[in-house]
Amino acid sequence: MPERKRLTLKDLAAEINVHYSTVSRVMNPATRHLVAEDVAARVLALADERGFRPNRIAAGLRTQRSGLVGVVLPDIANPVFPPILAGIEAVLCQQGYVPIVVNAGTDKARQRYVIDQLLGRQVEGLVLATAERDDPVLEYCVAQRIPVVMVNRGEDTGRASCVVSDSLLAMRLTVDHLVGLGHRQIGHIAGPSTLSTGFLRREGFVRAVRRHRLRAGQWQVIEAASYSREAGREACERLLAEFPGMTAIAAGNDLIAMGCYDCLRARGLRCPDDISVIGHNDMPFVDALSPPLTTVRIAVHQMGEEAAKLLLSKLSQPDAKAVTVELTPELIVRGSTAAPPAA
Amino acid sequence: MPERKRLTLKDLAAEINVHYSTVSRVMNPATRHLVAEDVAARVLALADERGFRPNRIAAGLRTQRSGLVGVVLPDIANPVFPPILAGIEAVLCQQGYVPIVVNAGTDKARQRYVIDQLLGRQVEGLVLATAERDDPVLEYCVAQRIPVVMVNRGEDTGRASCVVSDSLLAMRLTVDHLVGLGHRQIGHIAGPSTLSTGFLRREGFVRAVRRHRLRAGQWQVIEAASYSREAGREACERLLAEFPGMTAIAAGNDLIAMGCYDCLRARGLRCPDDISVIGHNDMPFVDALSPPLTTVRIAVHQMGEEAAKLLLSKLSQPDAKAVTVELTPELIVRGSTAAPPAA
DNA sequence: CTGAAAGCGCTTACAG
DNA sequence: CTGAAAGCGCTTACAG
Repeated sequence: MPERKRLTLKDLAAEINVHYSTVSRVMNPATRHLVAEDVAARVLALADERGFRPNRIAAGLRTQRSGLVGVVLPDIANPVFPPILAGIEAVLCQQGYVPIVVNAGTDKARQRYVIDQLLGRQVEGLVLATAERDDPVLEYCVAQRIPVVMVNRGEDTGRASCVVSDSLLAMRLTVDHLVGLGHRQIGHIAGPSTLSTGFLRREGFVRAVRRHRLRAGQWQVIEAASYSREAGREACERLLAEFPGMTAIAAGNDLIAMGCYDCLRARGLRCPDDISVIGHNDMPFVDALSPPLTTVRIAVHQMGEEAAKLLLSKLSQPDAKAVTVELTPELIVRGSTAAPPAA
Repeated sequence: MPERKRLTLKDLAAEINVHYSTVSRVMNPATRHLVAEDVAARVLALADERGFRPNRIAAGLRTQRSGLVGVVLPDIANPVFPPILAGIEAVLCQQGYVPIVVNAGTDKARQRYVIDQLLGRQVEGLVLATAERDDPVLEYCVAQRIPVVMVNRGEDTGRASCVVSDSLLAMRLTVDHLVGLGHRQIGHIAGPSTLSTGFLRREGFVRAVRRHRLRAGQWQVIEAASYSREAGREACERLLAEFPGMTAIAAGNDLIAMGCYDCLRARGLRCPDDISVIGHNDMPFVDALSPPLTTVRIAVHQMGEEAAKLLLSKLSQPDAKAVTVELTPELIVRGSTAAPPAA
């Protein structure tokens, strides 16, 4: 089984007695018009017959454009990211780019290491899903002058574009729904305040609750150690202890809401009969939980698409200033929220 | 804001008056010993200070090794794939490779197109999670002499290595569990028979049921149109109609099992009181369904790791013959299976 | 319209 | 131990 060498421009050119630069012009649609039609046709026919694929790495070296974009995720196994990734990939591919996806965890030093790898591979830009509110890694990217956009989580300083879901609105929808059902004792389990989502949802919760003129003893906020089911469960325990009159919980995300389910079940409390729970994200299959989770749906796929578009436009206009794209979330009412128990 | 040019070997070399080939030798750990220690130290210090990262694209062009591996997925949003991907990435990165992940859908023409893109980018090998039992795309890859390994789904012809979970064993565990609980009227909703998993799980089911000496009227198999919740629901309807005495369903995977939940609920049948349901895969959060799903856990992360290892060894020994790595699944008993209702 | 040449940033025989 | 040179497969001014 002879290891068949890959074809090159020269190979093709030799077969039909043209210079390889002519073949190059033909293979690139943008320069094809520079060569005579009949020659172009012959080249194309041969390329097709031989299954010739120009070496994009070589082209990239020459043109200084790799066509590669790095996507840095904290954890691909988190169900929010796959649809975001699909959105990113869809628009990138359309423009001839391809994403290199890396799981970089939450450790900033490791993230930076991973980004260095990516830069060594000449990625033209980066999509960061790992941003914290004040992120040294973003700082680093900016210093390197590598085009960056943040997705899902934003950053405070406006140093780079980002696309996020509107957290303030989301929490307004959440609290309106709960208050509308009659709740007057509402708890919020916030995500980590180092993350924009954790911070802003908390902020949104507080504003919404004040808007409804709830007073000090009528609402309470507690922070979960992370966006995870386990941390949600643990935070729910604390919240229950600190705020015994509570009839509804606005969870920082669906994972935290699942932790609330776990906690309530363990304590023999029924949802929504004793306590209503509302999540955030509408991740896959939360409609199949028991009870089906009321939550706020964020436009994950679109979020990925927008992030990719933002990056693409940053690549073509490096000096345009940073923008924030805020997507509108939607309340999805299911079975985990109901009127509070009659007092 | 001047667009700072990326540093090259020559830039560094010029600064400390050595030839750039010397810098090259120092930057590569494998050739570092060829240069004098003090020179190496100076180079390294400067590289570090300047944040120099050698251009891997240029190196790849020269060495004919891109360090890129293509991973072809039917759908990243399917929860089985993210952990597999994480496993692949973990071992690849360790060896200095990086995966390019593409969502190629299920259409074979599109898959082939996407693979052509990947080949144009000089990927050194491919991991295919899209394989069908007789797959023209695999055929194509083999003809192109590009190293390939299949993951999750295998292929019949043994033309390439694959890593899968042991479906026959899985179904034995499934049926043993159900029979052990007292079931004697067992249905199986198979996945598409064009996929190795669909085919083999069905085969495993039939063998297991015969092993227990169940006779013709005591078991039944039906095929779902796809591995999806909706197809599961639809197939469950049909199965219920064709096999009214049924007390347990072995679903082709967890999504199909969720479709069974939907169907049973719609018909007012209780699980597990009226009918037991058992899934396959143990995808995230099925323990939070109601009832918590009894299922067969497959070693997804490890599956990805093994696939990457197989590919890596194929890359270093292209002539070694194809192997199949079969991972051992594990029965996870939860709340969706119980003794059949007293007759 | 086509060819010849330079050069992208590396690696690696080959001299010395 | 170090330098000079060739070459990986392209693109693209520059001639003609």
